[in-house]
Amino acid sequence: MSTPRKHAIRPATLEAIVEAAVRVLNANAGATMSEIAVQAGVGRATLHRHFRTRDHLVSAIGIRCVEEMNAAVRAQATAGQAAVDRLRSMFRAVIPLGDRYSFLGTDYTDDPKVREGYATQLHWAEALVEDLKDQGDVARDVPSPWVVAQIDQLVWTAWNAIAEGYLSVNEATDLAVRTLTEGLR
Amino acid sequence: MSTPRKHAIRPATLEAIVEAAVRVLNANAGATMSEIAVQAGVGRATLHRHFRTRDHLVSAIGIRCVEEMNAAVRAQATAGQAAVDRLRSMFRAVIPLGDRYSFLGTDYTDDPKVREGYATQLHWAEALVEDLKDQGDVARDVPSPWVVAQIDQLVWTAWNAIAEGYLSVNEATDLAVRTLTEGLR
DNA sequence: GATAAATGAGACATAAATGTCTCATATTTG
DNA sequence: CAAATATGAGACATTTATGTCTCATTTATC
Repeated sequence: MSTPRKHAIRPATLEAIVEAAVRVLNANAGATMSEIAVQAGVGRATLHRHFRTRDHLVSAIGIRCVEEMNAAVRAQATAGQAAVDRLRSMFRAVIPLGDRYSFLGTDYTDDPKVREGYATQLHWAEALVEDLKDQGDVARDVPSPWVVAQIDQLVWTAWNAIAEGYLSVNEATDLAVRTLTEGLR
Repeated sequence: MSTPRKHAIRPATLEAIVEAAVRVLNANAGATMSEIAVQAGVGRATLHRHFRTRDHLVSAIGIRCVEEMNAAVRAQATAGQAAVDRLRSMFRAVIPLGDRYSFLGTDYTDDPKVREGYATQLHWAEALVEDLKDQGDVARDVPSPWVVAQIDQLVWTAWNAIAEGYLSVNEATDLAVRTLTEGLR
């Protein structure tokens, strides 16, 4: 759907468009096609040539982000590890993507693929939380949705800390794990 | 500025507009004047009569929200209390406002009054964090911006838990405090 | 009840973004 | 080098939201 029949696209052009779109849309969810075209260093017509409508573009970006996230998580998920270590690996993989991910929160895409990818993530997180409870890293009386939400928020907080320059990726990762399990006392 | 010279406004009308605007803008940051007018049960012309432009309306709502927040915090802030209790009071006062507050995150208002109110909140939170550290509720080695961010996020998580119906206000408040200090272990 | 004023409904002009199209130019591919 | 084709630039029509204005109707105030 995102690649019309009649026109091929040069890899460099596609790359420029997608990267610019991710950047611009994360900064401003209501950004216009012109803005994106300018940031991509590409003619506005070229945008419409490969993404019929703005919605198509937004969906494509949404799919890309969600797949990126899932790929990052999958790449880090080693089977035999303890739950806490898997949590840490996940944080480490996902936190650096925070700035690309944030856009999914605001600019909700109705695309089924995005919903599906998001559901996959949720499912994965729920399983992790269950394991964390099994191994005593999270108390049983805490509602799982609360833990999942907390993990989500920590990703954002951590990325923000890195973006503002007061923590490194490693420090932020450790602090996120610590915040979740031990708290800040 | 928000109340033009020539036209007065009926309290009921103002109330309807402001409430609808808060509701609609929180649900969708890009909502149109028409949508807000419809939700308020008011003619679109009436909106423009009292808020010259859309920006004026958004600013007015922003100011309202920030003042509401500050008022809620101030009303709960008892002087002699321990830091943790002040944290708890703050959570309890602010969490129920979560749905009105969230709009400030996305629809950034450039209005100086909003910035000022936001700065006040930040300052207040920083002072609280300092006290929490003094009393040993938060470890000294945790960067204060991290703690402040965490508190901010917890308000949102807590409100969300209430909105989804799996926690009461009291439960969410307690869990927020617990999550911050003890963690979820 | 009479006067004044706020509101509702809708017409209107304007601005901005979208989406389509054409043609000249640049780039790839053979 | 030559042919094919992707791109850039811009014109164009269309849509959508904004903001202004008028006038009839409702509401408040005396």
